[in-house]
Order: sequence, then C-alpha cells, then structure tokens
Amino acid sequence: MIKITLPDGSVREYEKGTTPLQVAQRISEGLARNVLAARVNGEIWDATRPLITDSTVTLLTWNDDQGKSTLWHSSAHLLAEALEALYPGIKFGIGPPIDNGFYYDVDLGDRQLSPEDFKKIEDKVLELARQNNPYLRKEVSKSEAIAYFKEKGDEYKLDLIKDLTDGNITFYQQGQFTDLCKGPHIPSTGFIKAVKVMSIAGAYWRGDEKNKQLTRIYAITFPKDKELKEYLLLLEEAKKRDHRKLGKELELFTFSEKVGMGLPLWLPAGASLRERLVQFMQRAQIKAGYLPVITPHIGHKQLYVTSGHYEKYGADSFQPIKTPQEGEEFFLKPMNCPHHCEIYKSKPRSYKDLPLRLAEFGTVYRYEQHGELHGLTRVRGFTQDDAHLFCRQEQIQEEFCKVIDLVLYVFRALDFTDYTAQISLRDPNNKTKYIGSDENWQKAEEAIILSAKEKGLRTTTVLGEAAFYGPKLDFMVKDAIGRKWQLGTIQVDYNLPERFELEYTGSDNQKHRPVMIHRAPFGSLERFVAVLIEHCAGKFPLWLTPEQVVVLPISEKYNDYAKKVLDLLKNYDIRGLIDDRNEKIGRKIRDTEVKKVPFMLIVGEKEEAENMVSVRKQGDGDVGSMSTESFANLINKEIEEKLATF
RNA sequence: GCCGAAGUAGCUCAGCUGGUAGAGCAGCUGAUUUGUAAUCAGCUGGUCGGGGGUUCGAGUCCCUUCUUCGGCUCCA
Repeated sequence: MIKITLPDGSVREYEKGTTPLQVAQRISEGLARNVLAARVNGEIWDATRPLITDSTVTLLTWNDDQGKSTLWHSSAHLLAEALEALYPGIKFGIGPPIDNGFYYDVDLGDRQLSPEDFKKIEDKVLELARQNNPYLRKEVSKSEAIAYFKEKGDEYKLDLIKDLTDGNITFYQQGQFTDLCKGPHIPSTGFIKAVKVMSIAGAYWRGDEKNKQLTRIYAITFPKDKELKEYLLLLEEAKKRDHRKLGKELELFTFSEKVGMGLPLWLPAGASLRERLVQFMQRAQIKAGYLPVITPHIGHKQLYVTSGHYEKYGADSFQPIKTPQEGEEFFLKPMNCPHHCEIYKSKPRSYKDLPLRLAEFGTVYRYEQHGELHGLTRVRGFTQDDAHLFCRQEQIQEEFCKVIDLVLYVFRALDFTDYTAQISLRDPNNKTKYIGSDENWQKAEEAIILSAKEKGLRTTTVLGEAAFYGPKLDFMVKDAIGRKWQLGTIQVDYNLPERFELEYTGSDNQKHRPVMIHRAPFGSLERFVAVLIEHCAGKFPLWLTPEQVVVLPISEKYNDYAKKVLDLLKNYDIRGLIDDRNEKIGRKIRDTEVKKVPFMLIVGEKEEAENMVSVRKQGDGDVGSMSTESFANLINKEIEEKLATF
C-alpha cells in the first residue's frame, strides 16, 4: 500500500499502482470525468500513470493552467493524427501547447494548405476524438526510437532524438499515431470536444532561418463546445477593441508611408490625450521628489560606446548621422540613460544629494525589424516616461517602494484593477554572466522582494530572468477581457554607473559608486495608450478622454444657448464641443455615442427657459436634467476622487 | 530580415473565367428647424499601392518593388 496526500491535506492509502485517475474516481465520478492530468510530487503526470511510491497528488482539470496545456498538448498529437490521415507521408516537427491553444509544425512536402482546408482538418480531428482512443505511454530505448522514425522517414524527429539521452525517451500513442513525447497527456481523446484551426504560418525548423521552413498550424481545442463559442466571442471582442481600428475611428493617431513606417503621427485628439497622461505623471513625480531634465534626441557616438549600446546594437539600428566634420558621428538616442548619466556627472555629488531622481519624457528611436512593427505597441520612435534614480545601495528598497506606489496610482487612475508583479532574479547556477558584486546582487534582490511584500503585491518570482546588469520587477496587468500585458518596469542597474564611472562622496569622505534604478510606470506612452485603448474599448476615463461633453442643441434655434452652456463648462475646465450641425437630435446623439464621448447635454426650448441642461450618459441614456453648474461640479468631483489618491 | 495573405474613393467594402470602375458612410450644396442611437434630395470624389511586362484590350494574368495583416526571429 502507498500513502497519497491530497491538496486538502488528507492522506489516504491505496494499493501500489493506483493511478491518479483512480484516485479521482474514488472521490467522485464527476471529478474523474474532468481529470486531465495530475501533479505528482511537483511533476505533471498522466492521470493514468501508476503511482508506485507515497506521493502528494493534485488532480488537474480544465480550470488549471497545467490541465489546459495538457489537453492542448494532447490535442496537438490528435491534430497530427488527423493531418497524417488526410495527407499521408507528411513529416512532423514539434507540437507544443501555447498560451491560447497549440500548434504543430509539419513538413507538407509540395502540398499547400489554405484556410479552405481548415474545416476538413477540424472534422477529422473531431472524428478521431470521438473514437476516444487512450493515450498510451511507452518507454523506449534510443535505438528503438531511432529505428521507428527511420522506418517512418521523419528526419525532424530523428534530429530531436539525437539530443536525448538513452533511457529517458518515451513515446505516446493514440489511435494510429505514435509520437516522440515526454508527455504528459490526457487519458483519452474523448476529452476533446471542440476544435478550431486558427491559422497557418511559416516557421523554421528549430527557429533557425538556415533550416527548412515548415508549416505551422495553429489550433485550439476545448472540453466543451460552449467554451469554444465563448472563446470565439472573445476574439471578436478583441477585434472590436483593436487599438489600430479604434485609433483610426477616434482619430487618435495615424501612420504615413512617407514619414516612415513605425513612426506614429499623433492627431489632435490623441496628442491631447497623451499630453494629459504626461501631465498626470509629472504632477505625481513632482510630489515624489523627481527632478525634470531634458536631453536631446541625438548623442555623440562616444556616448553609446561608453554605455555599451554601440557595441551591442549599433550595427542593427539606425545608422549614424554624419556631419561636415570628418569622422564625427551622432546616433539617434535609443535610450535616455546615457544622457542622464552625463547629467549626474555634471557636478560632484555628495551622499546628501542621493537619491537623485532625474525624470524625462524622452523620445527614443530603435530600428525594430520590419515584420515586428505593430500599431502603437511596436514602433520605431516612442516616448518613455523615463526616470533614473541614483541612490546608495541601502536606499534601493525605499526607492522601490516609492516607485511601486506610483505604479499602483497609475493603475488605479486608469482602471487597471487586476495585476501581478514579476520579480526577475539571477540564475543562481550561472552567476558569472551578471555584472556587479555577489553581495550587492543579493542585497538588491532582497530589497526588491521585501518592497514587493511590503506593498502587498501578488508576485511571481522567476530565476534567470534578470538582465545582466541587475534584477527587476515588472508589472503584468490583465485587461478588461482577460488578456495579459506587461506594463510598468523597475530595474536595478549596476552596469551603467560602472561604465560611466559615476561617483559620490560618502560621509566617510571616500568616493563611492551609486546604484542606478531605471523605472517607467507607463513604459512607452505609445504602447501604454494602445493597451489602454484596448482595455477600455476606447471609452477612456473621464479625466483623460479627449472630449468630456458634447452639447447638443435640439435645433439651430438653441445654438446660442448651447454656446452659453459650453462657455460656462470651460470656466470649470471641462472639455467639450457643440454639435451645431443642422441635424435631428437622434442623429446627433448617435454620432456622439459612436465617438464614445462620456456625456451629452441636450438643450432645447425647455432647457433654455429653465436654464438647465438635459444630461445623457454614454451607454446609459437619459439621466435627467440639472443646472450646468451642478453638472460641472458633478463631473469635476468624480475626476478629483479618481486622481486624488496619490 | 524570412514565410504566408492582402492593398480598389477620406472610411468599410463589391467588382465571376481579361472588355475600359461601383455601393454605403463621410464631404459639399439645397430643402427641412427637428426632443434622446442614422431626415430627404442633388453633387463632388479613384492614373484600382508604385514600376515593368503579356494582350487589340489589364483592377483582373505574369514579374518586381513598397506598405499592411498573420506568424517566425529579435528586443537596451
């Protein structure tokens, strides 16, 4: 008999060789029907793999990320079986689960797949799924494995086997298809109830462009048909929120081939929105003790040689700007930090000056690859809400705490309520690839962990994700439809102070090296605005939105009164317009709704006589009438409450 | 940069196997003076992404180039 510990802490005895699935069955049939895999002593196992020692077992279902990825991984095998049945002789690369579904890389030979084939593939997958074939795990020797795929003529699998160690190789078979795979897998194909082939794309074997290009087939599966339908609805919703589409509709920004790809042009509505974000951050930063600096858009080559960016990125970026002076070269700045380091060096610094917090909305230029450009999220010129905090080692924790406060203030003001923080630390097994002393790293990592804890952040910690120059803390937000985005970042840097030989005089009258912290709560304004647009579907918070109010006169007779109303609103710092077109009120309302303006003030004979406005809220309809002053006070109060928490 | 798909009016899109470009919205003009999500009528607007080729004739077929989209790779 063996002892099985379940997540609730209960311990039960089972016969040796009992499977996690049987454990589930003993608990309830309903649970057993939903078990996709199991976590056994921290490892993910097949639910049908016999337990032979005392174990801690967690049963995984569709509600667990690992349950999902197990189902998707198994689905990849099923997709491969379907493809092999439809297109005999094709060869297989790899077929892993991904964030939303899975893919399989296949070598189709001379065949071309097109979206018209998707339905056929889906039908075949479902047909095979209904056979409810079990996924059978089989341990094989390296020579057996090689023999099998030689026989089958699948050179990609042979390439994979080459790197595996003998005695550690497993096959999984379901139905007519056997694949090299370490697993785990779901018990049988019948768990897969719905499938959608999403797209195809080219992908090099092993991600190397020198290798053959395979066809990558993306698909997603679900244990219930209803979930597929929900997923497709979510995709539609994401399409509606696409910042490129909304940016065009709301006239926030545009691109021009003539100006250059990846170089956004901010239109008046977008530019004023962006300026409001900048002012919002500037106000908060002044409170937090930041000092503004301004640096030019270009810098001498030597600046980037010193910073190390020239060596690392010079060749792959915008090429130097030459001058009439022979041999003189300038670069568009790819980062603000080298300039800020020079500002630090502009005079001798004392420990009393620290922390020194230099802030700049600095526009930087990076030559992103052609295929990588995407709306505002991936551009070649963008503005960071950058700041560099120069401090003493022992000030790191306090500075981190203050930056976290600032980031959380941003999230609150912009209605990002669901976020986590990722702490990226050194790879403890490979300490040599990082710059800075072991002792400092340890202290900095500890400071980050403690400040995240002090601020009550939900965190995940990832070893080996730190930059070579220091550990960092990144914020991940979930938007209104559940997608994850990485936003603010705070990074410790031991490298640049070293390269620029930054110093301060300590209380001991000795020279010391400061630590630098990079931080950008928005990251880049371009990317942040893109995420924000998609998060709020273009319905920006009241304090930020381009127009807060549109005054709608019932007919041209009331344009003068509308003007009076708007003038009064302007005295209250409320942004608005009058729709004085010769249109019916229904039309004006519709057009204003479509522009996602939060409030409409309808004025006609009645309102003019009573000196009132009739208020209509975007999405909610008529909310009654009031005086212009009370309306102005109402919305200003709402804005104040939103922004006053820092 | 690589693979695949696409580029037609300001926007969204139609245009079958080649026969000489069309709709809705927007814009302009006029009528209407309007009460909570589209008033009516008329008009303007396109070297069909650019260049080259095949053809009596190209939006349509071929080549090339640019851009966009979906991926790959990379990201200080």
